Amino acid sequence: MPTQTKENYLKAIYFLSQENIDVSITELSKKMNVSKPTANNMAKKMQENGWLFYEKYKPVKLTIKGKRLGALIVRKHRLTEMFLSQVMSFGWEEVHDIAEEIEHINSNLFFDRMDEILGFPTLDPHGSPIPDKNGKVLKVNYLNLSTIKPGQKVRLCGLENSSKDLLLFLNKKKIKLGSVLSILHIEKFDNSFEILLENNSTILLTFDVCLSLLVEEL
Amino acid sequence: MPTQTKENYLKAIYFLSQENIDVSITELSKKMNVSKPTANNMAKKMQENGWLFYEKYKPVKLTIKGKRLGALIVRKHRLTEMFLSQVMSFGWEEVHDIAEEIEHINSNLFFDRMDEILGFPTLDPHGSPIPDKNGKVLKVNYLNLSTIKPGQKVRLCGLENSSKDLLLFLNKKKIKLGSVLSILHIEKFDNSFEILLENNSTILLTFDVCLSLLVEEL
DNA sequence: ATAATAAGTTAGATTAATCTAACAAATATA
DNA sequence: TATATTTGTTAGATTAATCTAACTTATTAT
Repeated sequence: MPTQTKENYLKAIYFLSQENIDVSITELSKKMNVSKPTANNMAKKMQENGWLFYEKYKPVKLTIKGKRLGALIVRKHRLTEMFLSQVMSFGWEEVHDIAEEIEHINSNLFFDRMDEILGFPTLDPHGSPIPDKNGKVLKVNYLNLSTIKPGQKVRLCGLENSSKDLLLFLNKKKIKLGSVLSILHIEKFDNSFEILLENNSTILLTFDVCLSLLVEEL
Repeated sequence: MPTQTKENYLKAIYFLSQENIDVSITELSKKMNVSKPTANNMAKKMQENGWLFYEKYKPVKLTIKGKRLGALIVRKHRLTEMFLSQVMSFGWEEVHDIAEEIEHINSNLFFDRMDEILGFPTLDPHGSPIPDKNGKVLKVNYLNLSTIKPGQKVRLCGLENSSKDLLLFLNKKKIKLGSVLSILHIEKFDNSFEILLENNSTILLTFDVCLSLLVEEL
């Protein structure tokens, strides 16, 4: 059983190595907000635990066991977010911080019951996939809004990053998962997108925002 | 903000000093399953935190601040038990262990929402009072079943101890909070109680079990 | 290719929470 | 009351997680 701290390192490495890319000690230390020696020591310890491969001066990499553990923590996190959102009526911008704590609760009973109450969901409130009980993750194949051509209609299916600022911005614009967006025009000068919403209002999204929105074409 | 460990010490002292009695270091070390030096050190640290009074060779005692903190942890624990029971359909024998972990979650939002969803309950699934947001506890004035005379009808309102074994025993006998019990007879020899239940079945409760049941007379 | 910069490591210290061994104080008992 | 027992304390060590300072190895850029 990993300590809470090590669970957070596992999760960090899991995200940083999103699909098999190795992770440098510096990257890890930045992600965890610790000094490089701390990240280094921890990497050695986690190797002893059998959760990652570590060699001096080389990037680290999760073992199968480590990857599975990481995925199971993400599972608990996202199930919790879903529960907070669906059962406890929290907004999608509120769920992350609370889930960040609850993900460390050690009770299969508890998370299994959540899962059951939610009807075994596969996506969290931000459209990210919930790993299954074995740590397997459904591959979702969304497009980045920034790559879509004018004239195209799309549905918002996920977010590239779920920062609170982005979520609050989307709330303000009344955009949520499932919203249909029609691209009217892309401004040459700054790459901003002019978008028609379902309520027939027109809004402007900066390229940066578009980079954060994952969609499917309609 | 107390660490999780210190929260557990606060809770332990809070329970041990149930209504103003001082607590010895030995008692504390036993309750916390730690050595006496550990309990001793911790007591000193907690004094520095302003949570308890500590003097060499004297029993310890919670300060106002410490008592309030302890009560607020109990509040989170019991709210959680109620939520697990009412919203997540856990049995009263399952809720304690999970609540023991969730009580350390640091989010007023989370517990306030629980409270709201539950309709601001004042009792937990075992009939114990839930301290309010200021740490004030409703005094409940139940009688111990062991003190009730034959011929009396009573309603089960609380438990003196909520051990899993007791709760499972009561489940088996189909006794729950609110159950009406009629005392038919008390056996002189072993002080066991012959009890008539609402479903007209008659059961025998040992004196030990009766000591654990809190009732009101009807 | 060498110097400058970045990345990674070692060494040594700190804090929180724990332990055991040894000793001191308080309490109980003969 | 004197002694035995229990209770509490000190001292010193350990483990996990962190730090800074100093150093080494790798990488990048001129």
